[in-house]
Order: sequence, then C-alpha cells, then structure tokens
Amino acid sequence: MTAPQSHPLDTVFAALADPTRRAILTMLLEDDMAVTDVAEPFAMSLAAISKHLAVLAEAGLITQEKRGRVKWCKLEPDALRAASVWMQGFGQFDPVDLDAFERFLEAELDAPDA
Amino acid sequence: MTAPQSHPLDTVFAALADPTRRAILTMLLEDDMAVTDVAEPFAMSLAAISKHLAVLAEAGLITQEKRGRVKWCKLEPDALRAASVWMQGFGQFDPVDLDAFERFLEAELDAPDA
DNA sequence: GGGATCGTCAACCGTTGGGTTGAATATGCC
DNA sequence: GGCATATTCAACCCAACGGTTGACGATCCC
Repeated sequence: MTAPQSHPLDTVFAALADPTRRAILTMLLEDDMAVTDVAEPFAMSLAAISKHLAVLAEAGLITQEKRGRVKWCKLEPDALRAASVWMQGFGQFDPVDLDAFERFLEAELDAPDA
Repeated sequence: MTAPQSHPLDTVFAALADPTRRAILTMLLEDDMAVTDVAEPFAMSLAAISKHLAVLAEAGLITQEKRGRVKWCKLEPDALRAASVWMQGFGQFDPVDLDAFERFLEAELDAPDA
C-alpha cells in the first residue's frame, strides 16, 4: 500500500555514500571517460566498476552514452542540486568554500583504493 | 595497511540515504526531542528508531544528551557542512533556494511512514 | 519498595550491497 | 571470417542493513 517507491534523495545519497563512487565522480569532473579507463586506477574488477557506474547512472549523477564499442561516462552535476538544496536548508552555512573542496578532492584521490 | 577506516563522508551520506533518518532530522529542525517523541509518528518499533538515532549520532548529525531518564536528541547541522562543500564543488549551483527546501520538507513530512 | 516509563541490548530474520569469477555479447580491425 | 577489445550478465559469497521481539537496566514517583 502506498508503494514505498524510494525517494530520489535516497538513491542520490546512497550513491554518494560509497568512496569508490565519489572518487569516480571526482575523476569525471575533469573529463568524460570510458568505463575501462574509469576502472583503471581501482584495485577491483571491471565488473565491479561497471556496477558502480550503473548505480551512479540510476541516481542521475552520470549519464552513459555508447559510441562504438566504448561507453562514455559523463558527470551530471545537476543531479546534486536537489540534495544540495536539502542539506543547505539545515545549515545556512557559507555558500561555497572551494578551498575546502580542493582539500577533499586531494584526500579522496590520495586514498582511492577501497 | 593504511587501515581502510571509512571516510567521514561515507557515514554522513549513508545516514542521509534513509528516508526515516532524513525525516527525523527534519523533525529535529524544529526542536530538540526525546527518543520516544521522535518515534511517535513512525510506524515502527522504538528499538528501530533508537538504532536510526544511533546512526545519525555516529555520523555526527545529531548529539544525544541524557537528562534524567529522558535522552534528548539535538540536531548538529555543522556535520552537514563538509558534505555540502563536497557537493557544491561539483555543481556551482545557486547557493540556497529556501523555497525548494520548503517543498522538500513538506514532501518528506507528508509521507513519513516508511 | 514497587510500579510505570524511557531507552537500549541481544538475538534473530530477510534483503540489499559490494565484491568475485567466468561466460556471453557487441563492436572494431585486418 | 576471425581475433582482440569493451562491457555486461549471471551466479555466487559474505557482510551490513533495517526491521522485529523480548528481556533488561535506569530513573521517576508514590
């Protein structure tokens, strides 16, 4: 009854809860990438990365377009807007601190393994 | 080596991924609450809510203080700052849209069950 | 002391999540 | 056609999650 149907925020936050997936998003921030190239720096199978990408796509955080035999992954930052709005409603903190962001990126990229 | 030790963002995002927990945070936005009162609107056991609160506390999103036999739960919005910064780094979207936030709150409160 | 209230603990259960491996399906190239 | 590359599928494993119930430790109040 009243089908539970997961809220969009559920899938977005759940997708962001995994460090591998956050690292992937960070990588895609620089450029679109093929699945194989996304997988390269990680110490896990290609199939595992493929699943992670599916989760990110399901959440709308990336889109995937197949050109030839290569599937290109593209960041979709707009999907974060709803979640960002939700969170900011709690904090009313200072808008954007890009220095802090840089630090996070470095920390995550330094320990990307899993 | 380099003990995997989950990143703080892991726990924060994981905590936010559950609609019950987001609803709890929303309730706490209005006022501090006792565990029993937090549990009241939900169609699940007190023990379940107690666990949810533990998850939120673990993530630093709330603090709990026991006064007498009542344990008071208090929102800690600062814990969202790191996550917010991380997300905003992707979007560069408009800072705070409180209208949108209001809409989210209503949507979540209208279907708080589970 | 004794009863009610507040909250957690412990054990259990079914589902989901992240990972593996091996086979299968495209597609590109010669 | 035939082989290599790119990606997914399918089956499986184990750990974690979200929930339940019942017993338990505190605390308040009479």
